[in-house]
Amino acid sequence: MGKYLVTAGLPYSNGRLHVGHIAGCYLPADIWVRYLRMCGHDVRYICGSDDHGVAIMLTADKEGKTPREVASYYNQKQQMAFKGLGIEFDIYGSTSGTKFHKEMSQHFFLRMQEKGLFEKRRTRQFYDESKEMFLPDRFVKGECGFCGTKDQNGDQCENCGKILDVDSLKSAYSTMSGGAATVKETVHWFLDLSKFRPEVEAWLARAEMRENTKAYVQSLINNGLVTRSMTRDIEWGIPLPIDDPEAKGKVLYVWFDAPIGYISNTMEMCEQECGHAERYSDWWKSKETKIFHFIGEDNTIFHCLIWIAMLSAEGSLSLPEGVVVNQFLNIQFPDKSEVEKISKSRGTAIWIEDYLSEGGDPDILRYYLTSIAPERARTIYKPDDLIAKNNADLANVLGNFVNRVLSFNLKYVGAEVPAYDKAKVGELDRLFESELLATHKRVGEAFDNYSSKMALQHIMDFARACNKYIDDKKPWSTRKDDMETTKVTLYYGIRAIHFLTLALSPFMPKKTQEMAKMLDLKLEEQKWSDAVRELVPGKLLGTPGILFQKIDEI
RNA sequence: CGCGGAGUGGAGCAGCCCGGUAGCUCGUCGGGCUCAUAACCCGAAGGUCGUAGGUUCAAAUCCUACCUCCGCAACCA
Repeated sequence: MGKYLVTAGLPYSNGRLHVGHIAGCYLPADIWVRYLRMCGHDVRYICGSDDHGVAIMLTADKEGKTPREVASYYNQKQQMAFKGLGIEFDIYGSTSGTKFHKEMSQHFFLRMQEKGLFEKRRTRQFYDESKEMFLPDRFVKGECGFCGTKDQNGDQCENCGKILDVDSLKSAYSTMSGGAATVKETVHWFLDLSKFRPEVEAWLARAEMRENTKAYVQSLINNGLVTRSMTRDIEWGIPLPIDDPEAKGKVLYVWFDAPIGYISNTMEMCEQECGHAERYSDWWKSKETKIFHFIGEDNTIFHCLIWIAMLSAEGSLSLPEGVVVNQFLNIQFPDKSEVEKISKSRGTAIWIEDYLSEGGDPDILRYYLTSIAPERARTIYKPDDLIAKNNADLANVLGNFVNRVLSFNLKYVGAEVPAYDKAKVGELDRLFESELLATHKRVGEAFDNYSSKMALQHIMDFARACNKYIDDKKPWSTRKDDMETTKVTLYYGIRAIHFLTLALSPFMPKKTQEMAKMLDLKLEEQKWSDAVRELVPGKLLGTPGILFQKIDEI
């Protein structure tokens, strides 16, 4: 048994959640966490909202609220969406509300300051004259000085992945006023990332991550690590904890404090669990604990470079064991041939709260998003495809198999696991059993490779084999003159349902509860290894029913 | 020399790292079955694996060049 701390990239509390957010990191992490728990590991799943930064200030300004109110509003909305989808965190705090966050963020800064890692220097910063404020990266656009791409934000060019600054962003303008962004002098605290090259490379060599991620990070390192400012000239954020007149009115860069949210949320969780926040060290300072971050592709540089540098600098905390990076999900609508941006007006199949409020089944969305998970390449979300997969995979293959076996069994054997004669077990049954065992192994291997998509694929392949097994054994025919063989078939069929119930439970926690009920099984007590165990003949079963209705629109 | 992703039967994908008879799901057509949600099972049609070279006994897979498409102009992950 191991200890795992799993985090999902903190969602920015400035909007609602859509399918892309879910497919990118929260769902894969949730599924993985559920799997780890079934394997008997001690796991905590940490998340919370990222509340700072100017975007929220702007929203607040527009809506006549305070930034805190805006952040809190979306924090609640997002929590509801997660909950509705069965994505269960052990803590969901926020960087503005979790009481330990300010302290921990300032601790990081001070520690690095003490070590002389920051270089305080005069710098020129974009400034919006009409708004009388410095413009942090999120609200300056211009041309990427490295690759020439226009209309890039000031923090990272999405095109070439490079970090942009005042000198590498050309023809800058303010997205707040639309006017030109002038350059004004200010003072900031800079971190030279190139100092951390040895630490980052050593970490990269042993970190668990997909091959393509590793290659990408290595290329970033090879292209040269830059020096960048870790402070900003705005009011909404964590104040600099140093006694310096020039630090007045400055806050930590949002990407400096956001990942620290993983730690402060852990502290909050520990306080809730046992009243001792300092027990966070069991997770962050223990050699026993493996820390995994699940993130979207755009967060790669922050988690695999800057965060690693910060942790190395702080010195007392563990570096992540792995970072699981997923790509983006694009959206395609039924009446359009081309891929579109997520559109507000098209609603229901895109926004989580709409999907749920209109009666959408969370597990169907979980199933579909996993089956098209953008693990190594971008994939496309299509509402029509969701319907097709529900009907073909869930209703026809899985639901029908469960129903046909259990109703047959109920009719000719009764509401119990059939007691069968081992001498009647034949070649087909043995092959079927070995397929079940092989699937269990393959699924575990897929999870070990952080691919819930492959894991699900293997399970569904087995579900198809289940229908074939029943067809090959023809219990409706054998029951007329060979009830003993029929019982063997039904036993193996029910054992397969038992396997499917357990194996699918990380993916579809609610639906598998229904399946467990049909088997009269307490799902929460089941371990991953129980998925392949033999059933007890004579054990009572529940009532069979329809698991998945077909749908024709969402 | 922007970065990254991708080009495989009608659609969506796997295979490529570690060359050796091209695989899966959906769709289409034909058949079977009747336990089951008009579900299930079997069979068939359909691909010179983007193009052109190269290496090799052998290339979807390795090498070279080229072509095309997608995202990066935001409610962003």
